[in-house]
Amino acid sequence: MDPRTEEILEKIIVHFIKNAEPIGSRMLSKVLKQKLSPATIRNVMSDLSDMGFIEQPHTSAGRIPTDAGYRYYINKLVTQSNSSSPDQYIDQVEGEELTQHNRLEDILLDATKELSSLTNCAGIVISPKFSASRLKQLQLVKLSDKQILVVIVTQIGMVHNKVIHLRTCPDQEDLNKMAVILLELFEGKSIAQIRKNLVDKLSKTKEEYDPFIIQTIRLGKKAFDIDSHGELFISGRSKMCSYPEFNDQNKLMAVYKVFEEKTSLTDFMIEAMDNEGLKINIGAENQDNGLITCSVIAGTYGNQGYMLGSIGIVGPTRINYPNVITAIQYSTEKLSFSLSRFLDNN
Amino acid sequence: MDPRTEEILEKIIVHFIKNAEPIGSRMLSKVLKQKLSPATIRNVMSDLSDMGFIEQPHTSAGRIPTDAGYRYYINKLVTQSNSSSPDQYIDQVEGEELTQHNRLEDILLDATKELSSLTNCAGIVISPKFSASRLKQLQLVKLSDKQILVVIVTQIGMVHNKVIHLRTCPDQEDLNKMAVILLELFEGKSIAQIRKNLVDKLSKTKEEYDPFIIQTIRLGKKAFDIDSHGELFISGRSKMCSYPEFNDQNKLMAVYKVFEEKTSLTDFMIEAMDNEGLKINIGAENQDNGLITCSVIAGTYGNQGYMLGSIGIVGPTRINYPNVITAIQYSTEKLSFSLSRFLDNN
DNA sequence: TATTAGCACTCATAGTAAGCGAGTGCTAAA
DNA sequence: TTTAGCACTCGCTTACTATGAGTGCTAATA
Repeated sequence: MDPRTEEILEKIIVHFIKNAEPIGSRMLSKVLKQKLSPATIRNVMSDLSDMGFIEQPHTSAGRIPTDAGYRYYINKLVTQSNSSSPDQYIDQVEGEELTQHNRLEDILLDATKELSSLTNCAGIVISPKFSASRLKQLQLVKLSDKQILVVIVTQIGMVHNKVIHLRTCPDQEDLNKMAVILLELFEGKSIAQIRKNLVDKLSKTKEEYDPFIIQTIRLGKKAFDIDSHGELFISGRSKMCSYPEFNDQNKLMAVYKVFEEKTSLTDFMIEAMDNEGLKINIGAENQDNGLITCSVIAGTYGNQGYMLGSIGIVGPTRINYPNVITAIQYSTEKLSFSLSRFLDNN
Repeated sequence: MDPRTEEILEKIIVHFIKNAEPIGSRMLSKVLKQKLSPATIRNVMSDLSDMGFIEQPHTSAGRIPTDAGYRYYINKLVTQSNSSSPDQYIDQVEGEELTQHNRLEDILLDATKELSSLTNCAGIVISPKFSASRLKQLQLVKLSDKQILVVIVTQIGMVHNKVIHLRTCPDQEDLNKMAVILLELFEGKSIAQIRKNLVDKLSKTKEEYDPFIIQTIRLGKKAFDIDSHGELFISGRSKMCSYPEFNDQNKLMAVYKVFEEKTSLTDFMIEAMDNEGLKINIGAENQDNGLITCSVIAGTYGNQGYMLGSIGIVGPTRINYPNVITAIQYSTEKLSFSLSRFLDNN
């Protein structure tokens, strides 16, 4: 695209992001570096309209960017500012004082809260995928004649606990033995591997094992049956109310329903982990109709080279993309750092 | 108050709850059992206005109830329908099929979701107060040179886990011994008692104990240092968007901020546990200014006679109180029942 | 004494009309 | 290729005018 056309598109977008209002050719001619008459700009704008990058809310109004317009703008933005790698924040992050947490969730929540207030959007984060994490500790605690509490700890310090129900429950001593057996078998393996392994073992000829082992495997199968994907946390939901584009209750409701359902955002956050950079969905690019007026952006965090999850924001399509992108890059870096502190391996 | 006046107040409230619109004397005269002319009704309405139970949005509009009006209406409602004790739902609840959960949180969340959809309000629940619950099991797991994972299980099946940080961490064997010591000392005591006890022990002349015990007590003090009140869960936040009274973004934002902060709702839910019946706050009766347009109602749930927490709703002041009250009574009963199933003691 | 009819008054809401002005597209000139 | 000029569109504001629901007050009525 013509650089002049590009500049005009950019100015339209920047103006709309700042003021939430359409801009016309006259106003634009004042803002542009190159002096051009409104008429010339009108011709360019007409082209941009044809290309689908801008549109008019109504005949006598100026132009506003479309989703495609934002997309073009962001693609250019991201490729040209590729120089600003996320690493640039490492020094900054390491200089900060971190509040000490004693739960993984608290770290994630704090990160989204900070991100939310930096961007004035809702902050979202997905916790590390439990089933990809490696077993470190297992505890079985008898609660009653029929119930056992299972506590699973993984090497990155995630803890999962749940109650499983049995017809009859072994006594605590046997449970301890079982836990030792399962740990010896599976320590260091991922929960997903363990689950698969247990199913295999069960389907094998049962004569191979003695009854106690079989019972142990049965129990293990129940204990390690955990839904696989990470948990989604959302902060700063109220921020969505502050945007004029959501002055319609129905639009707000649509977004809040998405927050409630969580599934589509969870899907997005998982997809965001497919590659290192940021994942950006603008307006109708989102699968979920409830997000048709929103942009969703996320980057990945990790520990010692392992990608663990993703953190990002939900805002209106009209957000200050450069700022938000910077904020998210900073957040991924900071969260990774906090995590490495928490996991005590830096 | 005059029964006729009372009827008129009731009709005004019922009409406003249903239609969200003021009602005038002419309309009222058609609705009332006793045939009265609009003029007579106007006199009564004037009295009600003087008493502060109803008001006019503007001169040429009908009347709508004030917070005080709702309060009067509800007080009458609650005392007269006292016959409908919450027990009435036991049979109904016991007949229902319950989905089996394996985490306390899931049960609480499910209960609020159901309550939310029954009432078209946001559902809130506070989990049992951890510190009031009695110690059943304690596990100490070494995570690294400086970190220990603490898992505390209480008799009602609540689980709390957290990571504590030490300068140097004893090895796993010693940790096991410590856990045994702490358990022997404190099994069956409430977490709050234990915390107090540990502090006492530490302040005593240190010569009384051998170094290992002292170390154990120090560790215990960190392990049992848990914030005391229950956790607040909220479901169905999006429901708030559906009411015409929240057609203003600022009003919605105020409510969503309250949901985010959680503190004032937590306080309310704790207060709701002061007595058996429902606690109802209408509009300005709420401490938090963000809830000035809302009513908050909650009842208590428990297990085997012990009150454990409270469950309720947040909605606009204009809600169908009889229905909501019924729904909450049903929910408290059902949640208590689900819980007794979960704790396996019914 | 309680109720009612009658009446003047208030005021939000809806509708209409006019003017403004920001913005456009098109044409023709530079 | 750019620009000036011009006719045209159309949302927004303002002003004005009913309309009508609802009130409070007064005097008549049961």
